[in-house]
Amino acid sequence: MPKLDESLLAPLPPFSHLERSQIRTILDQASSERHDEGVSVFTEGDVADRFFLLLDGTIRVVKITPDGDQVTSLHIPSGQLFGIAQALGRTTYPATAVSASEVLTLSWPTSLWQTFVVDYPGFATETYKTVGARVSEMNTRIVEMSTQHVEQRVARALLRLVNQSGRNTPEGIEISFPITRQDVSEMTGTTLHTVSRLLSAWEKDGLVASRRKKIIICDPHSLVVLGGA
Amino acid sequence: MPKLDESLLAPLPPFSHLERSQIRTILDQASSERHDEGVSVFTEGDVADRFFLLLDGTIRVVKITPDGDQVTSLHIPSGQLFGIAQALGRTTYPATAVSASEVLTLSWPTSLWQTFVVDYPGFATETYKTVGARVSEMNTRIVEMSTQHVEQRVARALLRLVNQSGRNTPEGIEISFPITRQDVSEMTGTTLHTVSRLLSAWEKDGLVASRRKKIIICDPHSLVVLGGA
DNA sequence: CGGCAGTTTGATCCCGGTCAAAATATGTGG
DNA sequence: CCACATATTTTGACCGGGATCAAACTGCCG
Repeated sequence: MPKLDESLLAPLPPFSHLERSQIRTILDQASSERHDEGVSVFTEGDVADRFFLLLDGTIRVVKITPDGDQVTSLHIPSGQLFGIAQALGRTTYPATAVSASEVLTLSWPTSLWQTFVVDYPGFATETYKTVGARVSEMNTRIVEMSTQHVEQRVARALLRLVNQSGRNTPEGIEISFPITRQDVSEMTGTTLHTVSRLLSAWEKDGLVASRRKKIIICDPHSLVVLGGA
Repeated sequence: MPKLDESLLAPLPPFSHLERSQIRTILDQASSERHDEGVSVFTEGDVADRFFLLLDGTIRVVKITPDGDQVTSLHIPSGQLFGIAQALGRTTYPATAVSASEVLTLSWPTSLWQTFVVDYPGFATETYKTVGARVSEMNTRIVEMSTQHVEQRVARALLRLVNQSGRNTPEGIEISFPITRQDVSEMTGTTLHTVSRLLSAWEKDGLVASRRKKIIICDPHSLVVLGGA
């Protein structure tokens, strides 16, 4: 395993209040792992024996229903903690974490969680903020699914992805990880067919541009309007 | 304000590990309040200056969209903490808490939160379990809304309510607080009309019995079947 | 007993799911 | 580098669940 540099963690909120030496200790206790796209980092129901930090890439948090339908709860951008079952008072992971792109993770055994919370100022606060933000996001999803039409939900979902992990290109802002129509449909509770139709229509109007597994937002403002009304 | 008895708090999870004297201290710092049905205990966006314990009754957690639609996120049964913005790293309440029935609450100023977490063993753990349970419930909602039909969602919503706060009657298990078709529709992302039609059909088949603002589940098993497929 | 809050029921319409099939990328092994 | 297998996307045709519109009905409270 390569020796990790302290500058990796120093700017990230959960660790930003810490001394160099503390960060060194934390890094020395971490395991680093690389995963290909589309791999499960952990699976719903598994005993939560480790917690994770996403160094690079994007994680998709999914749930699978008894009859095989897949639903995406949220996306986690790099720099955030995930698999933090401890912060929810759980001993098993509540959902499955799948790599949406090639990812780089750090992880620590659950047994260190208490140590982190007690010894490292700001760690607890920041993790609860993370939890709070995700609760907000889930709440938003529920409200949207209860009150909005598919077109609005898809528009908003794309905007959220682009805000969270967008990358500038000459054509517009592109979602920085591979994403299929099917993926979008699992985020919005619709079908890949409907997503395809919407994207085609939007592409015709110049709002988006898309290739296989790639979506670029050319006119965010118009999408906001679509999502807002 | 009436002097509160220690036996009120002693059996509740957040306080169950505590000494008599600690509970006394906690009670002496609490404000007790009674609210009529349909009153906002706090409102989304308000500065979270207090956190609450529901001693009696049921709280409905709602969000209101810019265009006035109301969505119910969850119901909180008596004995649970609510308005615990601190546990989510927030300084404002993320949603509005409305009394679904006459309610009795205790509350403490936010400034005591840290004290509770640090001084009272088990308090932190139990509150994070509460948060975890609510996250689970929200996740379930999202999955249901993404994959199930209205009939199934309504069936499950009723079963959830009955499990959480059901009361036995000769006719069956009744939801222990006043609830309208409109309320059910706001929990399931549908309209009061559709809920009414479903309840009428179920009543004809003897699955439920309902009066104005009252729903009784006569045949839970059949409802489970409806909700399951 | 008048009036409102809640419920029921009918008629109609349309969004978006389902079914079906073709078109277009991407990858793989020979 | 080509041919074939596979994954992703597109598009069309159809249909049905559930929303919407509209109106009547039923406690219930003052």
